[in-house]
Amino acid sequence: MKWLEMSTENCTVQRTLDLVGEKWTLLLLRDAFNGVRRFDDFRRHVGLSEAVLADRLRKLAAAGILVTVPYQERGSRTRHEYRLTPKGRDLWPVLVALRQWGETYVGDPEGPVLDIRHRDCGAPVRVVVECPDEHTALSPTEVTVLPGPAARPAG
Amino acid sequence: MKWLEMSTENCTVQRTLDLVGEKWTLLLLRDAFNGVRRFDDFRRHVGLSEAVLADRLRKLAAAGILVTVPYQERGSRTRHEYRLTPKGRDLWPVLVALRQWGETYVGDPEGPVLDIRHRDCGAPVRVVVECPDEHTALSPTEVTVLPGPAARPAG
DNA sequence: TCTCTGACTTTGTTTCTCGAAGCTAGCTTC
DNA sequence: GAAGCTAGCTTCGAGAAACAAAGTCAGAGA
Repeated sequence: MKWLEMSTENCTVQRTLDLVGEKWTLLLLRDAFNGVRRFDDFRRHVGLSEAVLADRLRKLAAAGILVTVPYQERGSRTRHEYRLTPKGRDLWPVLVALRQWGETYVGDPEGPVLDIRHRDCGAPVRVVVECPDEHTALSPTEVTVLPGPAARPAG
Repeated sequence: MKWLEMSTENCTVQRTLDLVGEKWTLLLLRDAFNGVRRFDDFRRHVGLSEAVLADRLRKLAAAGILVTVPYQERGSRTRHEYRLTPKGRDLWPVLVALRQWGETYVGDPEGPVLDIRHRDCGAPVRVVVECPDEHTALSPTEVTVLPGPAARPAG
């Protein structure tokens, strides 16, 4: 079965983009990874409308990517903030991959906006596709791509 | 300078999403990585409208992610197909990262739709964020994130 | 009581996407 | 040489999504 004959209904790229592929969603996650948690901080820093922000946060919480956690500041009533769940944190490689491509092709000539380094050794981190046995970075030409057990013909 | 005080104007995640973050674009690239090259094959397999497909292919070509290459089939006039450039191929980790998250959280219980393995050893490939010195997979808690040389205060 | 604030919700307008229909250039068939 | 076929778009009208701005709401402080 060739790719063009396969159904994309259960494609995991597609299903992932159904959850995080809408406009603004990945930018909200970028901010969440940088410690942003509150409605108004997201709104001001990411720069989207409040209606869309409320919708995206609701969807991300419904998907289990964010959780709402109550908090109370002195002199304010109880509110809730949005935090990444482990499921949400697992999207980190997606964001680092987007950032890495951007640094290469559309980056500021002065260098990166955020400097991400390994805490232990101080070297800048990178995203690679690797073989778990040999730990070498692979390119698309070094892999075989075949239909897997869930491959189904297009309807 | 804290993240919330930094401008996102030259954020490379944002700039990358400006090029590939529209609806359908990453799905078109998924198909391109699987060998799809022609207008009608994209349309039928990805399942988007022709007007949007024409728009997305134009934008991807303008961004240098795809190139149009003329070809001629027996009994047809010259047409052109869309192929990934090296710049486009460098988006591979983004797609593999999306796929990997999807396999973990929204995958088909039967297994992957596409089985991607290292050609040399046959092991399934994975995406990791790593330190280039030590080649160990890192989590968000194992890195430091600081403003880089291009960090600018929000306007 | 009266105002302030964070977190939304509502409203009216603009932009995007959809499906369907139309267009175009070269090739084949009659 | 007229007529039909096909891949690759473009155009069009309708519905969906996003925008900015205004409105709501609940508790805190003055």
